[in-house]
Amino acid sequence: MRRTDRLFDIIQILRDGKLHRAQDIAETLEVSTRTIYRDMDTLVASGVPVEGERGVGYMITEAISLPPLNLTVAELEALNLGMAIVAEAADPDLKAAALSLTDKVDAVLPTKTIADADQWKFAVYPFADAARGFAHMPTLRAAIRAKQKLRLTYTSKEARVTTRTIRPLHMEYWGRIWTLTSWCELRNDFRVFRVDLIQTAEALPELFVDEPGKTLADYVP
Amino acid sequence: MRRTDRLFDIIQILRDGKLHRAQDIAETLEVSTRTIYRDMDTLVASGVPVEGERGVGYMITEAISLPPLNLTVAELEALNLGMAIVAEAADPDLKAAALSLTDKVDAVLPTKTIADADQWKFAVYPFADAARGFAHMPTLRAAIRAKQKLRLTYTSKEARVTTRTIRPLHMEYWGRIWTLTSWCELRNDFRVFRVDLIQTAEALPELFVDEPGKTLADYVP
DNA sequence: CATCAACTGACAGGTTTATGTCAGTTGATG
DNA sequence: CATCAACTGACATAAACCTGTCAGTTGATG
Repeated sequence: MRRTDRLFDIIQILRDGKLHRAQDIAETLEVSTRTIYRDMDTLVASGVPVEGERGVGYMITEAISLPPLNLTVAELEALNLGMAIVAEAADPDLKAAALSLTDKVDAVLPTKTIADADQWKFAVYPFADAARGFAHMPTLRAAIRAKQKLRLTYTSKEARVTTRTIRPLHMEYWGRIWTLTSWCELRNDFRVFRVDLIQTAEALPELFVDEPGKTLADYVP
Repeated sequence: MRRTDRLFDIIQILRDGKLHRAQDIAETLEVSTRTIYRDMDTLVASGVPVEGERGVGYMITEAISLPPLNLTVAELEALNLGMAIVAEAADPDLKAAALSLTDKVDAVLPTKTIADADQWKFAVYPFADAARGFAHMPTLRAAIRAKQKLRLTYTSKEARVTTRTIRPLHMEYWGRIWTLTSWCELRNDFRVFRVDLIQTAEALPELFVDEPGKTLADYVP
């Protein structure tokens, strides 16, 4: 499992869109450069849009994101998720069909609920293993919408278990790994949690309002 | 890779809906019963609807399949695939949304092309690894629709490479593993190919017609 | 209560996979 | 042509995983 974690970490490092040398990444993650080169192979083979240039470094080349759609929020989520998966994982024909289908449904349903659909961004990378930790997702999604605080029990990669209260802000999908961006009241800072590492998630009666410095807009990865 | 193959084989064995003892499966696949029990754990953890009863045996408990939809064939395929994945892999809310979305889209688009959509059946089991062998799918799908013969180069699990001409009939999705059911002119019998093990697939100018005994309806797994 | 077959835990051996080291090559750039 | 950093192949070692064996337990059924 450690290797998968590291692949995930590499993507997090590359997310800033800047250049990164294999050596720097290697030092950060405490592995050899050879291992990073091997990992890059794996990422590329998994469809992660990363490119290396000799003498320069590595950089993410594109960040896929689908526009919001005119559906109920739940349907929109299902459609976004399903089409994002199809558009990434399947063959070119299906990819085109998935995109045209989103357009078509978008045009056909004349609702005005473009809504808070930008809680969802997709950057679908089809690696990593099966459906873990999906159990908490209804709770998490509901809490984001209701601006409800959450009490999380979380196991970090180093197997440390912590309990904390957070303000959930945003979820992202990284190819079968979901992350929950939030303001953590324990650390008094922004924290990104991997949904599959969340042990328990309990919605608290306590609501929160956006405070300057604690909104999603203030978050800089 | 051998373990994944065996898991896939177990599903194939259980597909007939009958009872199977761990011991029988173990003998068929030439492993110990202990290994079968471990495999069953893995399958259950992966979402395969199999149940064991003490003193009785193992049996598949349900076979998920989504109804055809009123869209263009390509869109229908994309929607089917996407919603099947969402309905299986994601949480209950999203599952319900995926189903209601298929209904809604079905109602909204008044086309008459229910068509040959029953080429698709879904039994989505989210195990196995990433997107391999999707490259041939446009060719395969097009050939099924056009009733066009295919020339396949295929590597069996035993690493034997064969080249053969087939009549493609039907595709199924087993959680990131696609299978192609076809009439094989080399063996003169029905054969099920794993799409990820297909090396090359070349559509031949030769068309075929349904002959008694060689149609999908005649195929008994 | 005997039987059947699913199920569990522990351990040992074997195989596969992951990693580091080293000694290169390649392609772009100044 | 020197430099930079991506890249490759080979090999040894270490870690992880898979499997079989064994000695049980459990739950349903006749």
